[in-house]
Amino acid sequence: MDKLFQALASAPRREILDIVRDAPGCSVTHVCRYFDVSRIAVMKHLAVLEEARLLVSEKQGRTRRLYFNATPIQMIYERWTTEFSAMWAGRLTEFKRRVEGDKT
Amino acid sequence: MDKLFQALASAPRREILDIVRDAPGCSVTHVCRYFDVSRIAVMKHLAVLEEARLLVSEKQGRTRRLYFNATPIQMIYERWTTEFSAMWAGRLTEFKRRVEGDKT
DNA sequence: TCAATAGGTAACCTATTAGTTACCTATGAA
DNA sequence: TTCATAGGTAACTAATAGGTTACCTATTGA
Repeated sequence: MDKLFQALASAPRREILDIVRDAPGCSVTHVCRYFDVSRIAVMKHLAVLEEARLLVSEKQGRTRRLYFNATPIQMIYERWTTEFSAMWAGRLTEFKRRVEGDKT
Repeated sequence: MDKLFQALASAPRREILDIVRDAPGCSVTHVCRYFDVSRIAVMKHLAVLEEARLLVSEKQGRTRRLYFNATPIQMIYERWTTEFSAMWAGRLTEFKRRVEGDKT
């Protein structure tokens, strides 16, 4: 979970996700065209995204094909809605407690 | 957005959110009881969470009262579902393209 | 009033992150 | 076959994150 949020906590990396999502099977070089930093820097971002399972890749000849993987996002999405519900449940409990005049 | 994801990319910080959500208006010291690290370390986590607007605080006497703020989470939630839809839309487009025999 | 309590600031240390350059490997096309 | 291309590895640097201790300020209650 840490790695997932960590991977998403970077605008360039979120941009890479958009790029790969919109060009499934694209190469590393393709992604590099969108950035001013070195290829190595981009590859490090790719590694972070792959560790978070947000990208998967397969080697085809001398090029590495990149694919976006929505699964961890689905996980976050589901976990998130649950957490979100719990948060509001917590707030409602607090509200109820206050309304009923309980002491803090 | 970076600060928000960054703030969430740490298990202790997510735990702090849970603690404050479940004890609205609690003190810094209260939060510290749940962790083995120094109070200063906890306060730094609190600062990160406040920068991400996930916590708000008010000073009352010599104690600082902490409150969970769901607003940024709602923002993520909404942005996220949108992004999520877009991702699936992207995948569907790709699928359609393949089915229709278009070239890569 | 004065000591205990709650919190804040400063200075420092270490590990991680994000970038760089230099160099290496493997594939594919002329 | 050989050279341009796509990618990978290593070693280094600068900035940031996350922790520490020491010390300071302000409130509150006995």
